Amino acid sequence: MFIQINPSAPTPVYEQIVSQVKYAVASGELRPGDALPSVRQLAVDLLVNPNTVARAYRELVRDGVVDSRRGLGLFISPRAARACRRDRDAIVTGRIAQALEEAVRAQLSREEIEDIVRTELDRAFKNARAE
Amino acid sequence: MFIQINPSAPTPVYEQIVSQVKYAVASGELRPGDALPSVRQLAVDLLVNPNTVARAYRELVRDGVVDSRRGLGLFISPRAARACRRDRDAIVTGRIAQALEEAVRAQLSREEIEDIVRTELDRAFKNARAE
Amino acid sequence: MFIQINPSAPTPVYEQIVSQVKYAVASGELRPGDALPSVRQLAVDLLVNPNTVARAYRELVRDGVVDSRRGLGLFISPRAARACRRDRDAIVTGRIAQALEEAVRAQLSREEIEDIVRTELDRAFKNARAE
Amino acid sequence: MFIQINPSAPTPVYEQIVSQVKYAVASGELRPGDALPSVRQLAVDLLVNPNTVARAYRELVRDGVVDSRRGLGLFISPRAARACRRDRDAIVTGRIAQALEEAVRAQLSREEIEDIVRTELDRAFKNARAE
DNA sequence: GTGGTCTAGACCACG
DNA sequence: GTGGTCTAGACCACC
Repeated sequence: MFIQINPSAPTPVYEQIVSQVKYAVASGELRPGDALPSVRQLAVDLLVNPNTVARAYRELVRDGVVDSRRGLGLFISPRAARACRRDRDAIVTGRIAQALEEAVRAQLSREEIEDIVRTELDRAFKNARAE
Repeated sequence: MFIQINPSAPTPVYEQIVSQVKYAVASGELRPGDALPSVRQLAVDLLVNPNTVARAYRELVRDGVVDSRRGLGLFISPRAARACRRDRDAIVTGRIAQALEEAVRAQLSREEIEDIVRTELDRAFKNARAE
Repeated sequence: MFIQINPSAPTPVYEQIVSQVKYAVASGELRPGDALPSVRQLAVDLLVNPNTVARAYRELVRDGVVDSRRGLGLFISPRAARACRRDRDAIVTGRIAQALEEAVRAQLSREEIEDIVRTELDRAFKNARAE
Repeated sequence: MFIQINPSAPTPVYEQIVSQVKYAVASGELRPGDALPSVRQLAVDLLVNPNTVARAYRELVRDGVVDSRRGLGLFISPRAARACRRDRDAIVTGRIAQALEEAVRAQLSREEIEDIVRTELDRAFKNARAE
């Protein structure tokens, strides 16, 4: 399954679902026409209340990532891929930019910041591989 | 004034105050023995609810960054500088790490992430100088 | 074929079928005694679930628009034409009335609403001719 | 109060709230900076569950009509007025266009449709005045 | 079976 | 006091 939830993370569960679906579309793991798992099924898989999943799905529909076909389920929209790549890049770039701005405001030197980035990027890739 | 508040940012106002005071101490802009502005004064300056400033000050006392002298106000603690540098590095590193982890999870390649970091770090330093 | 389905429209598919059959009867495109396509055939033609067609046909029987002759299929009822004209006018009038009421509630002026109606009615007739 | 709910209407309650707030902003009845009634208060006034109000307010935030200030409440956004007028016109025009298209597809003549519009527009204005 | 809406009520963070 | 998230469970329409 392409979604993993951390219920104790600061970002809300429904938002984790939304962005992970978008990431999966952006990376091609989900393709236009693919069905999303049903609300009830995903709720069981993630040990989460169905309403929480439904809320995430609602947002995906509203963002045009997903189309709902009555009585059938939700499907990746044909026009989703481009939008998701844009969204993904915007989200990721935004978070990185914010973190770096804070570092600069905190008066860290360019070298210190670059060191931190190097270290943490290595760690992030190592963790990702380890999973 | 060494503090700038963004009331519509995602991080709560009181936390923005706390970390910016710590940053100022860490960088030497505030030195042991310096007085903090009064709760009311700072609230006026930042256009913020006094309760919010009070909460931030409470946290600073709790963290040992600041000592209260009854009837006089709050003063940067002599032992604050080292702890603030530690806190600052931890906060900054944490945010950067989190942003990078998300980028990795979103399946961006190392090169793409490094590009974003380069661009955004340049921008951050340019903005800082411009202020 | 006299029916066109829009699966992503807000009005349910089975209802689109029902009202379009009624419209065809009201306008004389379908005449008493004419046969309806079989459930399976229409389902294939419209790319729709057979259950949906079956439900639409059930409603048409219930409304007396269509008579079933065992083993032969469904046929436009002799007494259907008048009732269908009534139904058609009621449906159409109802939708128009609802749309206009909303416009009035939204505080648009009589002139603004009349402008919209003129423009959209022209467009609707132009599109209809173009098909 | 500028909001009236019809719990038995086909359009969901939360959506009625959303569009009525937008209409109020578009017509100038609500102005940038004005506070919305609190979630709990409006829920009491409309005899509706607070979650339903919260959902409507969430959508308004998402649409940029309203800004949330933590701990204080929701306020009409400065940039809302223009967007709301656009939204209102789009919603109203869309519904009218849809109704007219259906009338044309049902083979009603231009005169018949214009008659219906005249009658129903009169009725709508009379009802509105009567309230 | 599917999604969508609504209610009820708990808990949290913020000001 | 404010909004925001989440759970639990009911009911509906559609396919």
